[in-house]
Amino acid sequence: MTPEIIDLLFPNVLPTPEEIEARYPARQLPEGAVVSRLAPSPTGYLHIGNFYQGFLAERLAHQNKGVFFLRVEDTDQKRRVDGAVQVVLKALAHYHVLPDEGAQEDGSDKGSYGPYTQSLRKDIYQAYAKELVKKGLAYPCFCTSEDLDLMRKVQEKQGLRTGYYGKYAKCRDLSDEEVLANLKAGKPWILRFKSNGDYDKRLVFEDLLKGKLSLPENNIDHVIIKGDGLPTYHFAHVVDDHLMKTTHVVRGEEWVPSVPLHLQLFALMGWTPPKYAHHALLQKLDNGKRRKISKRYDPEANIEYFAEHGYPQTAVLDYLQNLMNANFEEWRKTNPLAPTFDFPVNFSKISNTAGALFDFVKLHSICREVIANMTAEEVYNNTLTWAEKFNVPLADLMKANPDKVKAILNIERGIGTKSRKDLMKWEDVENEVSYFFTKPALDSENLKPLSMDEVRTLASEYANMYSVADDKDAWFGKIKELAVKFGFADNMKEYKANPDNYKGSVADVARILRVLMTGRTQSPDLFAIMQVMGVGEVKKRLTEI
RNA sequence: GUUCCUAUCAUCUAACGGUUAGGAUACAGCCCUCUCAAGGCUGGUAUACGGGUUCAAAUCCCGUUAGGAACACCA
Repeated sequence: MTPEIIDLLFPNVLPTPEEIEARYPARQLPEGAVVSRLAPSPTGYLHIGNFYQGFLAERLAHQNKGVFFLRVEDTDQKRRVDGAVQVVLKALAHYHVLPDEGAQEDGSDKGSYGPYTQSLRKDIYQAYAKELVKKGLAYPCFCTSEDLDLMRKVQEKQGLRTGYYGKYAKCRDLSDEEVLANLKAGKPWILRFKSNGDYDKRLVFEDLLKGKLSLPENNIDHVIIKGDGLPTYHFAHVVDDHLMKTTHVVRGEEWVPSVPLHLQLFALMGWTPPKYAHHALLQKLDNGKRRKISKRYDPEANIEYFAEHGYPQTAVLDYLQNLMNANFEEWRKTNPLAPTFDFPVNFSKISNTAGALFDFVKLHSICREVIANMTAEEVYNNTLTWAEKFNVPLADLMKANPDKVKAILNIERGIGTKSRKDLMKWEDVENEVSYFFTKPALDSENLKPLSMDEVRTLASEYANMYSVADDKDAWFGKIKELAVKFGFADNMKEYKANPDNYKGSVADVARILRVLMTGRTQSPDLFAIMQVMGVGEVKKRLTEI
């Protein structure tokens, strides 16, 4: 290409590659340090798959004396959404998956390998693109999208591979005169690189997760600079990860087919490529078929879903670790209370499968376990933090009655396996707590076999007997006494032996009392509930029916 | 259509040629018990199919089938 053409192509003053390289010196890190990144597109929310990938990348960096950074891939200006970076940062902060470098909430950068937002790096990509043109390794393409559609149709009709290659790469061999004429005529153009790949040859490379992979070489002249002057993903990836000194690119396996292109671009630029780790995709079962978790159909595709519903952070992280690492569960068993971050992530233990189904049932089971391992105080604090954002009435109630709520949360709370496991998420706390504060409505169906009048008599009788000073045995003794008085058997065996002699058993009496106290037929330990409720409230509920 | 990846209980997976194919979740039953939850005990369910190689195959090879992914001036 003549200097005239190059000036028309790149009219702006650009730094030289040498100048750019000088701004990105080698990182001073220990031997074996891992530099990895999360590179989301700012489209308004963080997909759980992106988070999953970022979490893995973060763990590898931080467990290997390295650096984890956040790069905003906003080269598609059409999809860009304001405030999206804040959304990503908020989600990462919520789980303590914290970048050492990268874009910040206020739009500034942290770290010296920036800018970390691709739209701000336009000159850098342009500078390298210009260099490629100078070397004859890239060329402007004037094909319109109609031209390309037509080309694709022709190829499909003939059963050929689609793409801009071989004789279909029409602009590849334009003469300087033709290029000049097109530019002077003001024809829009994009930049393609000249592929030297041979589709009939194999490219073999080692993926850290998938092992040895063999794919055809790339022979398509892919676009590297788009019509708006910004780079495509492929070119930006190569330039940025070279300059930012990324050692490990962790990403979803949907990128595997692009690896030949990426390695080719690294070679073209004369750079050492990073190591690649392509992980399996999170999937969802839909009418018996598996598919990617999608924003459109699955609310949980948005990582924010879990914060909104009050899933404990540890449970979400544990679940994702469990999906990624075959040996995580075993580790968790021996380290039940350790932070998830203490788990040593190991490439060789990361499952290489077709992709795991996202399983709420399993997540919920982990949630129960996590909350069961907390003290009432911790449950209280976590719930309050959640409620202040997502359930203000509950937060107000908690703040007005902190000791009582903690006492409620402490009912049947032991350590680990001894605890109740009703709670899966902070959202559930309201249901556990509400009936202590509002007198429940009664359903006569739940009070049978007694009539409302009989219930009143029984309740007022019990109100006279009840004493907070009773221990559990004394408490239950009184209920037995009451049962006998009203024609119920005082033990289950006796009742089962002679059901016709009784109205029911002591269990029925306990049920009726439970319903009077809580409005429900199922609840935690009734003795403890009454203790927490207090004599005044207990008697009130027994007498005001 | 082309290319790539994957194939073990319902789900997540373990078993780097030799195991009664293991665990977790889920499910069922029993025990415990004032209900439920929890806990304890017990149980059922899997190597997609067909060929090889080998004394020996879930494991290695080939084929079939199935699922997933990629084939943009989106990432």
